[in-house]
Amino acid sequence: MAKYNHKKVESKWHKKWLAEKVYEPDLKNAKNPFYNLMMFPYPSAEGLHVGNMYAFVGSDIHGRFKRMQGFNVFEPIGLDGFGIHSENYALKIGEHPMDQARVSEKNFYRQLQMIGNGFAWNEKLETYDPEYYKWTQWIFIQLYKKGLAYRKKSAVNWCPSCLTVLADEQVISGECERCGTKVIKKELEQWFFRITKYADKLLKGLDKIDWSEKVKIAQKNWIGKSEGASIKFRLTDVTGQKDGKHFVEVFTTRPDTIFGVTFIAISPEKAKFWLDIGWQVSEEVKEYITKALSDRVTRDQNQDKDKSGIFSGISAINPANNEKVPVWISDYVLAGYGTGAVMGVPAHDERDLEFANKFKLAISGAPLVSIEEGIKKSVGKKTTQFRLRDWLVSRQRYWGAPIPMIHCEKCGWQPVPEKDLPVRLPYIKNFRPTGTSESPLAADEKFFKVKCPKCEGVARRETDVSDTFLDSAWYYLRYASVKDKKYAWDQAVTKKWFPVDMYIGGAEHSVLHLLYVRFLAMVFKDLRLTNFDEPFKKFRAHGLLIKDGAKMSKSKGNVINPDEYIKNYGADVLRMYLMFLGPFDQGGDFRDGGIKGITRFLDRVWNLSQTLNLKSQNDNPKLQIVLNKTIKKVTEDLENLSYNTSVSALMVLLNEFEANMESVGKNELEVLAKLMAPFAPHMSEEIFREILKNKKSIHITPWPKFDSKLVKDKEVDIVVQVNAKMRAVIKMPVDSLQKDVEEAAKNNENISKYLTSPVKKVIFVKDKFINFIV
RNA sequence: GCUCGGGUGGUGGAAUGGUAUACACACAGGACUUAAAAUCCUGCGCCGCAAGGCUUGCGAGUUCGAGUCUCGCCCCGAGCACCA
Repeated sequence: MAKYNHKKVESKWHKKWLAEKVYEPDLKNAKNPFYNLMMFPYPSAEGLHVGNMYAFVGSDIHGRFKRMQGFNVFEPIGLDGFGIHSENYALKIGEHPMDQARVSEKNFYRQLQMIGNGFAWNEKLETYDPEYYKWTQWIFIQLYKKGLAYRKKSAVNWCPSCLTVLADEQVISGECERCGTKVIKKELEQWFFRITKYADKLLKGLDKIDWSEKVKIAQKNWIGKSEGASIKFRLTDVTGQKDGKHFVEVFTTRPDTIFGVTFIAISPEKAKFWLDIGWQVSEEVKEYITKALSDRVTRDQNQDKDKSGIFSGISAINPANNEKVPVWISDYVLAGYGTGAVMGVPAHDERDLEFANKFKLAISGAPLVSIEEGIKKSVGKKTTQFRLRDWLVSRQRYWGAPIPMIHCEKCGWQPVPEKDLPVRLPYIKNFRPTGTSESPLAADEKFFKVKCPKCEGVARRETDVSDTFLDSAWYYLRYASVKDKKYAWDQAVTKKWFPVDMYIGGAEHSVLHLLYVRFLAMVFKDLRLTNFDEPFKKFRAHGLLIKDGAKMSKSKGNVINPDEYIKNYGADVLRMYLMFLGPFDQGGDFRDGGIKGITRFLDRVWNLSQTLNLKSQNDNPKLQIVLNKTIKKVTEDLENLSYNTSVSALMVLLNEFEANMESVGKNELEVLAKLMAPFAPHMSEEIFREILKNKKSIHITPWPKFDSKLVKDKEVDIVVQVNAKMRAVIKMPVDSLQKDVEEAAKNNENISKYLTSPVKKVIFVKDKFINFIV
């Protein structure tokens, strides 16, 4: 009996699959396209993380299943290699990011090859390839032309370790998404994308896409739509003249509480703005404003929720009842949300209550009115506010796509002419972040010294690079047109393949990548560059993989290196084990001991293929039923990504085969091989082609069909209860009538002894269950 | 604080309101072996000699019947966090 040599078998099929183009769909002419996409990796660290492997295998299994169901599956792969993540790693090991990219690329592609996924290798892409980022820059220009990319000075997130600004989405609980350092605020002029323009659309679109519910909820909360009213309060004094001509406008979701207003609170930023236009206040108030503003910059945003504040010295008039209320300046009022001012209603808002208690402001007992009346009485205006802020896209780092803009003293900001793209990232020796709020590219005169595209005068090229999340916000479009020199994506191909049919990735990208991608897709549609506004029809988040009950981390030294496991056990074992750990959407606990179960299973499958008599005919009706049931179960489970239960169904099938070896023949082996092909593509192929002597790859042969007449047993176990307590299990022919089951049950001695008093009621469920109430 | 997931044997985990603990790991006993590993067979929720009883974080409820539905708690994980 030939022993199974996973190394030989796996590398043999890798070569053949490539040569036979098993996983290369005809992108132009495919009849039945299915775009199966997985989030591409950051190729930065020591190699591919087993967590990536887990996600990729889970995605690949779905793709292989769809391919066998007759779809032309497109399953591309690439590297999200630009960005802080890769650059930080290069810095850490003392290599130049541009050199390191080539090393990481080779290693990653080797590992991705080893795992045996059905990737369309001809379409691979890397975001740091000038042929790719040329189009990233082109996209930036399209947004700029439509007024969706703009510069603005504001208090932005700054990571003191990565030495760059960050988008709001990249600050996780007050810390830098990449390095975990506490983020501070800095007042800087930066490039933004106007994602807020699409806030409502981003929210509404969620209703029509089939995505993991938790991701939709996270996006909904992040967008944070609030409906309410803006109400103007007349001020008694702002500029020193007691003219009453000035107003403060507040936003509230509770106009019904208008009569309970006991104070107005404005943000320090708004107060500063008033100062700048001539507001006269005491020195004490000025000091408070200065301090509050500087605290905003340095304060740890995660702690210290203690509210501070000061009475400004002026009052405002409640338009609903003409009552005078004091105007306070407080740090609990955010500058970037609503109008930067709130009406204080301590009776109905916890924060207002806390503030009122601290500063002894009186709580009003005024009654509520209806929302409509509140708005009417206060002459307010119905408005909607979003929590979402514009996407800050510029970064003061080296390893990214240069922002394709040029600044001319005379003509202002000018986009780089499209014919001049790409703006190549130069190879500069000193690529370290500077910390001066400027990119290291600002030290490269050859790079930034350019002519103005408009007046040809002396101008300066933008030296910031764009956020990595811009690279990854459109990569799925490029995959299908990766060879196109003329356009970012080919119209005909795009029409055929998009939107993506199935996207699989991590839920940690809920309000990062997954939000940005949707935004840009909507922009592309509006620019008539595509014909769809939601990029992914279906998205499923996979769970987190842990090791022996703990999170994997380098510091704990419990990070799994997939290479070792592939070497020792083979890719098929690793794939199948990863899927068997637990529900794919919930993750699982990787324990070395558990691998044995899968190793044994695949060994037994191999032994079966070596020892059975291929000429055997299956004349065993029970085995036929098990076989058909398994086909049904695995088919349904693969559709739902319930991988752990399909593996267990395959195990049950193997157990049955082994117990009925005389009935297991060519057909049975072929069905087993096909059902396990998505999980263990190498061994399945070996069995299908070398033992069963098929010419074509198993991965492009039709998925087994089940006979719906054969998924039901001929005889079923019926649970018999007396007063809802189980007393017996009886075997009955399938579809037995109530009267027959009743009779059989009553004749059962376990039952008859409980039926001493007359039966009051019988509850019967066909083929399952009968309950006598006495 | 708010919003999502979860809580089932020694462990990972199965269960359209209808036999809770499938499948696997670990463990124990046996076979094979000079021996070990591998492999194969048997057992394996708890109490009990048994008959039987108990068991899905805790407490109520709906139902003939609840791991599953409803309400109130407790614990764990993830996300958001002064968004007015």
